[in-house]
Amino acid sequence: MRLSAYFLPTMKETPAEAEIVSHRLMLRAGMIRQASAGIYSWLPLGLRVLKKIERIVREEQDRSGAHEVLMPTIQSADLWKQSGRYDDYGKEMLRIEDRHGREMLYGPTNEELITDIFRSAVKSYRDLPKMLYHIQWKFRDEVRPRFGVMRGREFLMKDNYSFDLDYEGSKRAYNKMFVSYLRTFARMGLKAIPMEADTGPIGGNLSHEFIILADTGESEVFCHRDFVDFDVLGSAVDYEADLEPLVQSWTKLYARTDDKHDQAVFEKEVPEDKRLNRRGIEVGHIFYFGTKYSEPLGALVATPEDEQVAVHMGSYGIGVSRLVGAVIEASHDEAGIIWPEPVAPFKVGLMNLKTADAACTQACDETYAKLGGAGVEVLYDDRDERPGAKFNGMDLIGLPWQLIIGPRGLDKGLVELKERRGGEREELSLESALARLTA
RNA sequence: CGGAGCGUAGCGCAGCCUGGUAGCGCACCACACUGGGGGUGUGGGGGUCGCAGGUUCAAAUCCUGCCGCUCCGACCA
Repeated sequence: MRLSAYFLPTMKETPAEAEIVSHRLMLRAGMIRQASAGIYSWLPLGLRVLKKIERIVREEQDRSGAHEVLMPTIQSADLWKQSGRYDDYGKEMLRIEDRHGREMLYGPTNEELITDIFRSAVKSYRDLPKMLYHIQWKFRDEVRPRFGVMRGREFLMKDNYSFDLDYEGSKRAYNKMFVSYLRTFARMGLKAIPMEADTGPIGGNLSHEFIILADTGESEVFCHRDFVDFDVLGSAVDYEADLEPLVQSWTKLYARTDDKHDQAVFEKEVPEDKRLNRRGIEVGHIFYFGTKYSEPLGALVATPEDEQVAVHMGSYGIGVSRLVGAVIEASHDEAGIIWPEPVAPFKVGLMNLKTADAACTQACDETYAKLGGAGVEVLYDDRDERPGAKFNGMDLIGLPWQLIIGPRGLDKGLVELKERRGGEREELSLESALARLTA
């Protein structure tokens, strides 16, 4: 992408509304614009990141055996009345009346709707298990939206729902999601720690939150220090195998959010030098809730004995738009964002130090074409600007690599390559730089 | 929803206390200089001072109401 043609409204100064670092950087890097409290427009650079995160989430969901659907943002109140949540949900649910006076709502979650879809189609245990997910905008009219996209009112969420004949089946689904989540977050360069969590208004009794440790996190968390060194990407996962041992290995050490925390147990199970008490960002939450919705909504299937039983369900959420903020909270420095490569909006920032120099510009243009031809995503600062006025937002927008080409270096056959993380510049030949970036 | 604060040009702010008809920096436009990382100089453009009432000869400034936004707390992907 040529910067001269792109829409990248960066800011030197931070808008007064932004308090935490990810919010400030997202605004300054031209990723988002606030539309109203807790509601954001995504600008090109931010949207690229959002899409990359979404794609990783989708790939890992598919890999685990889930099937993608897409349910609407607007739902009818009827199903919610059946489940009993129309009254329970309170003011957080945005209620709308259509022109015929029918009660509608902007979906804060989709248990009811997916259960309705399921019950209308599945009648037998033979069709189980099933996992259905979608990635859709949700609306929760938070009392107090804050922290930019980390706690918006409108947010993009992946929510998956599992359907099984019994608890054992549900536990297998739960384990799949558990493992899938570890891999999903790891692919984004995040260390997410699964912690025992409260089930909240969704209900149920088996629940983990996936927490990114960060000082600006919203909740207090307690866990065993060894979690910090756990590595998940090491081996591929066979989702058809028994995942229980793997899940056990991730749940045997103490890790709980503050509502589940028990100081006495913490001190008993974790040696003092291994106790970690930090703040964390919740990026995922998985629940088993049995027949909480299938019973009131009549999602019944026939067993092998031809009995009608309510299916056991679980739901599994990932805050996709929140993750954009979470990645930044976990990865930045004074100068700006440091994108992990898998979610970076571009891999390389290419900078022409002297656009007035024909040879330099030609070298830059050719480099841009070569990188593009090799499938490398490049943001190319090709603008004809004065020397000191050169866009210096490359550190701010945090692309993994910066390739800097100027006439002085070209005379010696050298260009500069800078890795954003670490920030050291290296002089090398253009060929070596290209080889490095296309490797 | 309890507590605190803020709305003045695209962004950051001053002016308000003590009313006299709006200013600074960045950004933007033009020209010149300049070319190894958020230039320099000169000249410009842009604002119903959140909205509505009120007080006054006169309101960004004082009073009342409303709207919007932020922060701290309780709630949540």
